[in-house]
Amino acid sequence: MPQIELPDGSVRSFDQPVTVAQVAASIGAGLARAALAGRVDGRLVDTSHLIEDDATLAIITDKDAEGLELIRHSTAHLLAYAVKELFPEAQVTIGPVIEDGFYYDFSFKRPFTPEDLAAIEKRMVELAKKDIPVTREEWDRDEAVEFFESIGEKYKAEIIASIPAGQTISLYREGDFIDLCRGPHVPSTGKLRVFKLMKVAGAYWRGDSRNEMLQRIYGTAWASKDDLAAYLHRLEEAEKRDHRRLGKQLDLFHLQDEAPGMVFWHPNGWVLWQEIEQYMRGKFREYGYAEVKTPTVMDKSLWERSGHWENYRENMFTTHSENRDYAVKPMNCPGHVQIFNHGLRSYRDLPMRLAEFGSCHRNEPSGALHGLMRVRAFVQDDAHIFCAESQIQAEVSEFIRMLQAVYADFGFGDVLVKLSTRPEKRVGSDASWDKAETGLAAALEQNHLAYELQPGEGAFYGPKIEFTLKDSLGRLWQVGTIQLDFNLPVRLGAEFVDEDNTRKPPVLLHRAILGSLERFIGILIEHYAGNFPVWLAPVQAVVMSITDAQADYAGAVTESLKKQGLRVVSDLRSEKIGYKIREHSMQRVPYQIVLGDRERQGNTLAVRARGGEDLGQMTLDEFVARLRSA
RNA sequence: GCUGCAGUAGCUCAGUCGGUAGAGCAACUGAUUCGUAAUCAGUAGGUCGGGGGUUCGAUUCCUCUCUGCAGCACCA
Repeated sequence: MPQIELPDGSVRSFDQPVTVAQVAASIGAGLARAALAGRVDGRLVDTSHLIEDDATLAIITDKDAEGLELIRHSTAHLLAYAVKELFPEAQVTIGPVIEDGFYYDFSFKRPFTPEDLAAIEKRMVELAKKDIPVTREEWDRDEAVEFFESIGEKYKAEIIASIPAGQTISLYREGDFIDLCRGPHVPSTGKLRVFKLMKVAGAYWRGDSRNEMLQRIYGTAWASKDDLAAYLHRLEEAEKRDHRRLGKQLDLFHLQDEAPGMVFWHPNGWVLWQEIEQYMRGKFREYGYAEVKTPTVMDKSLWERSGHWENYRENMFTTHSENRDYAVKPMNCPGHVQIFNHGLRSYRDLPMRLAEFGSCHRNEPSGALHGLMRVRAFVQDDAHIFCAESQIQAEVSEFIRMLQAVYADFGFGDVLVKLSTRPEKRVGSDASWDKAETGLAAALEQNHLAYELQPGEGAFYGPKIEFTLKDSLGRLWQVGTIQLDFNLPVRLGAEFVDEDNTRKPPVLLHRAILGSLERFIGILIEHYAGNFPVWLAPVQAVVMSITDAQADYAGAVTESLKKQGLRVVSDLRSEKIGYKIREHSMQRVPYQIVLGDRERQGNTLAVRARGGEDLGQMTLDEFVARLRSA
């Protein structure tokens, strides 16, 4: 006789065990139709789940976040169902929910074409219309392995075989299609109404590049047509702020075939760069760093001692001259250690913070290159802190504060923080890794930062904290990082004289806030959609004449503004003012100054702000003051 | 690096079932002097990513290669 408590606190009692669907029906026909699943005592279950004892129950519909996730998961199964109907030889593997949708990986003898995709989607619509029941079955693991092997689904059999023996597993059946799944699922295919297949791409079986490549079909699914339309619209808008597109439109930079992954910065883009670099230089001074510069090309022997030759060689560009082998630096650390090593250091010199806008080259795999986000030649806002073990926590904490101040200045609110620990391929003893990992975690906790743990993702020389930002399409890019390193100082013979007159290796902290200027500017372009704040805008104001009669006045105004250090251009062309405004608006110039006879006679400026706001007339001094305070 | 797709004028793109290409914008010239998101007319501009092959003939077909795009793998 279960007593069932609903989210509003009301309790319903039944004289015999009931299913979630029956409870929903007892509340109302509308809810019965809308029910996708239930949450019984906090656990998500199918609507067919039988409740035998007292329980709390929430009916999940497409209004709930879990409901949408359920729809996506079930749509992934529907996709596999449709593929098996159209291409019986295709083998199914896995089909999880991802942000905004789902995918399903198939093994098939030939690649799916866009026409296939259309046909599959059409079949999915048909199968959904038939409103086929989706039912749960529980199987013995070994029987399930045998079953999937017997129908030729070797990937599925392999997945199930990796589940511990003796465990019962659940399968879901819809029509002729049966798939391993933890569930829950929507009760029938008719609940799946709004979905769209997006693209096909390759993906390695079990995410391992040594395995064969499967074909992944990506799709999206939503609770309503409006939501789907909004999602597609969001994608279109995101494309418009793609830094590669804006880089072209705003004439910031370009890349070309002869230098894959290396950037040609144009005058406008280089202004951005210079402003950001100067800003960071100011921060370095503020936080007690000394700026240095180290060579780009150094002898192979140094890289052998640092461990890079062994661990990082495939990503290094090398060169040769007069019987010597050299490598182009992929990192700045060995160079900074050379500066530390130059002279005998005392504990009194610690912490020593050496910063460099370090130009690095890494031979990244061709498929990884992506606009400014992943390049082969880049400049890091790099610094290395040499300190005593007792100073680690304070240094890491202070770094985190500096990083947060910088991100706040650029308007980045939510930053993803990850702690990556020891990888398989590494140098150094387990004891020093233990120390390094606990040190970083402690500093994060001291700053009350929530973080995600990434076991095995650390650098070969030490664990790290990563700070990640999103691009316009939601792709994640690591920008800031701080990495603890007990190994490199020892390898390169760095040491200091401690209070007790013994020589000890310092602890090395590798840290960057922007990561690479290239990547950071890429993210910044998308973040601002090209509407840079005035201090960063390549052109801060444009002075426009309405007719030739104001040419002299416009020239004088432009000169005066330039003399005051502002980035101003003039536009004296014999075009209509609307034409000029349109052009400079598209270039996202923050301020447009219109000069006609009225302004010339009154010795004023008519100022129009980005976005079209008319700021009216003001004097040149008033304008300069406004621009400076922006 | 892997799978798939793509590469045509400065940009965005059309086109050629194999007979050496076209639009809009931009550029240039001229006219226009016009007050808040496109004035009009004209001119010029391309060995159709690169190499090789098939063919009387290739931008189009085949092949190799480079680069880019999406995803995967990688990302110290």
